[in-house]
Order: sequence, then C-alpha cells, then structure tokens
Amino acid sequence: MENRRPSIQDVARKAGFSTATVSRTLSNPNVVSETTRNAVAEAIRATGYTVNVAAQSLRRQRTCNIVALLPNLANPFFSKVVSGISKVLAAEGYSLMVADTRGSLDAQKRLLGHLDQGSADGLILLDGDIPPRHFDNAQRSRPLPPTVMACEWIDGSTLPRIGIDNEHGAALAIDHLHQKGHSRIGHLRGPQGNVLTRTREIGMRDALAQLGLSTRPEWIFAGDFSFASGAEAAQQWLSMPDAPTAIFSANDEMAIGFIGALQRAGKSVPEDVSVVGFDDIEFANHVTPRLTTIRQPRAEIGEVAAKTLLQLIDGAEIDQADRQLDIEFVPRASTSGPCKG
Amino acid sequence: MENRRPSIQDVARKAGFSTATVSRTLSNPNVVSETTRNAVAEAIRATGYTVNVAAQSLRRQRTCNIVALLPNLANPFFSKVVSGISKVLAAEGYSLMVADTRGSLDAQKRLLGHLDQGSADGLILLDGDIPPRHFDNAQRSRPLPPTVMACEWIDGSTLPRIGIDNEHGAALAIDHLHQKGHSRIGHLRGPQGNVLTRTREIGMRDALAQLGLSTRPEWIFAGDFSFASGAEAAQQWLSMPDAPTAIFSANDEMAIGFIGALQRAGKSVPEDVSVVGFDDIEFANHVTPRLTTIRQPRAEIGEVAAKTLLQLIDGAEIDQADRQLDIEFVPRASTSGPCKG
DNA sequence: TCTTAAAATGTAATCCATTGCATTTTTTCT
DNA sequence: AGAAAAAATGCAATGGATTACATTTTAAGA
Repeated sequence: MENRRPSIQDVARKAGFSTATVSRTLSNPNVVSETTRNAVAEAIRATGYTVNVAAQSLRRQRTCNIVALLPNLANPFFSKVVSGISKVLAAEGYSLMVADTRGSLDAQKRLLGHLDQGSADGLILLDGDIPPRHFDNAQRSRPLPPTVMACEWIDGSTLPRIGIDNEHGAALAIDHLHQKGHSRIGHLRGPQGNVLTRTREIGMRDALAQLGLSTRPEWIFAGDFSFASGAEAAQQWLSMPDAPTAIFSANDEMAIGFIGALQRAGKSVPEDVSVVGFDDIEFANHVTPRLTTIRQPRAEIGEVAAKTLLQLIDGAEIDQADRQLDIEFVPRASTSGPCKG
Repeated sequence: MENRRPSIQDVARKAGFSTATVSRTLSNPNVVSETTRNAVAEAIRATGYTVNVAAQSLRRQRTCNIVALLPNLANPFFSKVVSGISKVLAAEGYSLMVADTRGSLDAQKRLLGHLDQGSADGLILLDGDIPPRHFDNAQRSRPLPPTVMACEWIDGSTLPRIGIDNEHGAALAIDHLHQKGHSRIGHLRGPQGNVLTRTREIGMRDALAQLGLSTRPEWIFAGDFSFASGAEAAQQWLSMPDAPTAIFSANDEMAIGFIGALQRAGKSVPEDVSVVGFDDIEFANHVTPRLTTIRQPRAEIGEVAAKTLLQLIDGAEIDQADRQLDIEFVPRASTSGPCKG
C-alpha cells in the first residue's frame, strides 16, 4: 500500500517514457510528439500526479513566490492594495506570501529572513519604516532580490516605487478648502517619521504658502492614522478657543474618527468645521456626512507594483524609478464654507 | 567571481567539517560539540550562508507554508482574522500564503492546485462557498492536506472549524430589540447561499418565535454584506408603507450602509429605526450613531484556527470539531425604543 | 590501563524535477 | 534508395539539505 504522492517517475513508468519526456511534456508540450503527449496525459490522470513545487523550485532556482511586507494586515487601506497585487500575481502563476512587519521582534527578524533565504523571487515592500540597511546592497552580505516599494518608501533608497504624488494630493485638499472660503486650516497628521505624514504635511504647507496663507502650530494635531487618534484630536479641537474652521486629515480613518467624536459632542460637520480626508477608503462614501477626500487608486497601485516586480524579475530595466499614479479629488459633503452653522 | 549563493557545502568546507555536521549544528545544536558549534557559526558568518528553503522542503517533505483561502482580501473583516493567523504562524516559523478565491476562473483553479501540489503543509479555509467535492477525500485523487475552516464552513464537511455561534448572536440582537420594545423587526440578509446568511437568519427567526413574534417576508431585505447593498435596502425601507421599526443586519457594513443612506434621506437612527449590526468591525464604534452590534473575536478566531491547524499538522487529534468562540453583545447608540422620534 | 558506553562526526543515499548532451527515430530532399 | 536534416527521446548530472547508518573520538567505569 504505497502511500506517498506520485512523482514524475511514477508517471514515466506508467506512460512508458523517461522522466525527461514527461517533464518536457509538462513544460514544453510542443517538443514531444502528439502520441507521447496523450500517453503522458493519460498517465498523469491515472496516477493523479502533480508537480512537487519544492523539487521544481530547487532545480529551477526560483520559487514563483512573492513576499509582500506590510505594516498592518488588518488595515483596510492595505488590504485592497494587497488584493490588487494578488490578482496580478495569480494571473502570472505566482503565489503571494504576506507578512506583517509590526509583530514581535522575533517575527520581524524571521520576516527579514525572506530577503535572504531565497524563499521568494521578489519582494513588495509596503512599509517605509523598515531600517534602510536591510535594503542597501552595500551593507548586505548578499544582493537584495528584486524589490519594489508601493505606497510608502524608504528615503534615499533607489528601489523602484509605485505610489502617488502626496504633495499634490495635499494641495488639492487645501485648494478646495480655500475655494470654499477657509483661511484657518488645520491638519491632522499621520504618525511621526512616516514618509506619507511628511509629504502630506509639506504639500499642505506649500499649498497654503502658495495661497498666501499659513497654519499655526496648535492647529497641527498629532495622529497615527487610526480612528482613535482622530477622535482624540477632536477633543483638542473642542477645547480650543481659536480653532481652525477646516481640517485636512492625512488619512480617511482619522478624519472619520474626528468627525464621529465631534458629532457625539454635539457639533456638526461641515457646519462647525469642514474636513477633508485622504485615500478614499470605501467607508468614506458611507458615513454621514459623506467624506470629501483624495482618492488613491489602491487596487491599481497593487497591480502596477506587482507588474513592475514581475518585469524586474524577468530582467527588464525599470525606466521609471518613481511611478506616480493619478489621484482624484472627490468632493462630498464634509466640506462647506466656514461659519455656516 | 563565484556569484551563486553559498550552500551548506561552502560552510562545511570553510569550517572544516562535513555538511552533515553543519546541518546538525543548525537543526539540533546540542548534538555537536561546542568547539564545532562555534567553528560552524563562524563559517556561516563568513560565508553569509542561509538555508535554501526549496532544498530543505524537498528533503524534509514539508514546506512550512500555510495557505489561507479567503473570499475577499480587501474585506476588513477578513483582514483582521488573517492578521491573527499570521501572528501565530510567524511565531511558529511558518509562512502564510494568501489567495483570493473570488478571482478569474483560472485563478480559482490554480488556487485549488495548492490542495494538491504540496506547496503548503496545511490549509485554512475562510470561504464556505467552494465546491465541497474539493474537500471530500472520497472524491479526491489524493488525501486533503491538514485543513481547518474558520468563520465560514462547508455544509456536511467534517473538517474542524473555528467560529462562533451565529444563531446565538442573532438571538442576542433580537432579544435586545425586543427588550427595547420592538415587535416589528426586519432583517438585512447576507448573500444567498452563504452559511452565515443562513444561520443568522435562522437564529433571528427562532429568537422571534421564542418571543411569540414573527417577521414579514417584505421585511427581509436582500443584501450581500457590502455597504452598497445596505444603502439599497434603505431605499426600500423608505418607500415602505409599513416598515419595520428595527433592523437586524447580518453584518456591520450593510448596517452602516443602511444607516448612511437613511441619514442622507433625512431620517435618523435610532429615532426612526433601530439598527443592530454583526461583527463589530472597527468602524462600528466610530460612525454616528455608534453601532450596536455583536462582537466576534476576529483576531482570536484567526489565532485559534492557526493553532488548531498546527496541532493537526503535528498529528494531534482535534477533539472539538466545531469550536465556537465567545461573542459579545455590544450595546451602543443605534438602538432605542420604537417611535421615539 | 583496558573495556565499554556515549558522544561526535562522516559517508552516502535520498527527496523530485529539470536540462545539456547523446542517441535514436522520423522526415525531407536529391 | 541513400544522405542529411530535423524531430523525438533517453541518459545522467544537477540543485541543496537531511538523516540512517557506520565509524571514529571521547568519557566513564572497572
């Protein structure tokens, strides 16, 4: 009672050919005769053979696995990007392995092991907060596998990256608020040190300057991209004698947390304060008031990142090291002129 | 200029030992002498060696990969479950591969290939809508790898499953509405054919019956777990002469979509209609009104599923084929007595 | 010190598919 | 029909790590 999985040997024996021929039938059918092709197909059916991917990877020196490193799997922003990645990879016969970078230190270490172990043919990096030395070939004992960054990026790195023009996005938000008549504009920041936090804030300040406006230090609220941090900012806003009439939030979740907390305190949006978010997560279109925001093509970012990586793996040169996809300003109901209420 | 990655041979040569000893040093350090251990460690450092996982998998006949099949990666409900899975697996040295089951037919097929190819040591199934024949050993050419189901499940299958008592959850919602004084209670259903849809609806009907109540066919709104379908249901509700005063929604997203659409139509919740959701996704606590719902321990479901699978892989017998984790009723602001407004 | 057990290490087979090269078979052309 | 070219197939090495079994070294016991 043989109970191991059938190997290519079993198929070869049953079909009456060598393993070489069976292998060729599978990977390059048109070099074998039709008769053989049929015989092999039949033997495969009879044995229930499927290729052993470990052996295949070992011999071919590639795994057809791609690793995506992301800060937080549970975050709906990323999950849609990953969904786009997954779609493209699946279509090309690659499998996607995902790994949270924010786990225990131990997990973090094991994860970085993927960079060395040859467990993946390539890497998609969605977290800009990983120590850059891991990605600098000069400091590595072994060259980095093909890698692209998406959404976030590591400063100073020359890895290709796919994302959007965050400063432009911020400018769209500010211009809109200005057009609505606001001049007292505050900002709900992302986490310290994050590249998105930085560029969105810079974009905001530049846009304000362009319009001859400026913000005030106390109008910049600390946040970390979470609902809760938006709600905390709302408390500060409420206690402020001289609060801004409009807020540009570095992402939608904080904007929604902010609005929710204000509403619970008896304020209304946009009557008491206008709010613009960033990302256009699905939820933004279903809260009340519907959130004015900047749309990022999340699934597309994932798709383009995956395609770029596959090109890189195939040895192509990437012409555009910093590919910026189009964003869109989405006016909805969370903004109006100041002092309407 | 040798440019291939260092293998265990290179380490062995440099350390002056056989590959067997190097291998043992790595996988079972206490069977080699301390001197050797140090020499090997030094050689590893010098060469920059890391194990080749393909070769290791081939020889050991296991990959340390786990595949999770889920209907939709972009769904925030699942992403938190996956996050829990990922956490446990990472801690045990396993990698997680994720695959959307709802892609092209081609993708679907390739995905099911994971069941055969030995590309994974085990499988976590989060989608109850995969044709059962793929999971029935009697109909398969090869026995299924160790598999557990989480959240959803396949009817009639004997695979171990980790989830919650959905009927009980529904009953909690109904009891609450009844206590608030509602007797005209409607339901926002999940997608047709889904096991969660079915059990939650049954739970609702049973609970109503228990209370001597019943619902009406027109009070059962079709849905598919999306925001949009909740919003559509709201339109129907608005046009209804004899609408229910309370709605139990099969998940939070539909509940939120429903509430948002009502608010845009000038109605308010809970004054015009009370709403109870299901799941307690993070959003639920940040919308206005904050959503009364049934909390599922999403991360914990993922963790328990992963642990159970690892036990199964280690050959343990699973005593509880249907493990139900505790749920919690979370009263918030979207429910009140009827006709308050 | 000699014997025996225990510890440490080495040898070589094994896991399975792929592929360069050699060989055989078939086709084509004169 | 015979020679040359093309197509089909086979042989055997290869990828890298693991491990049963054999052998050597060290430690323990008498």
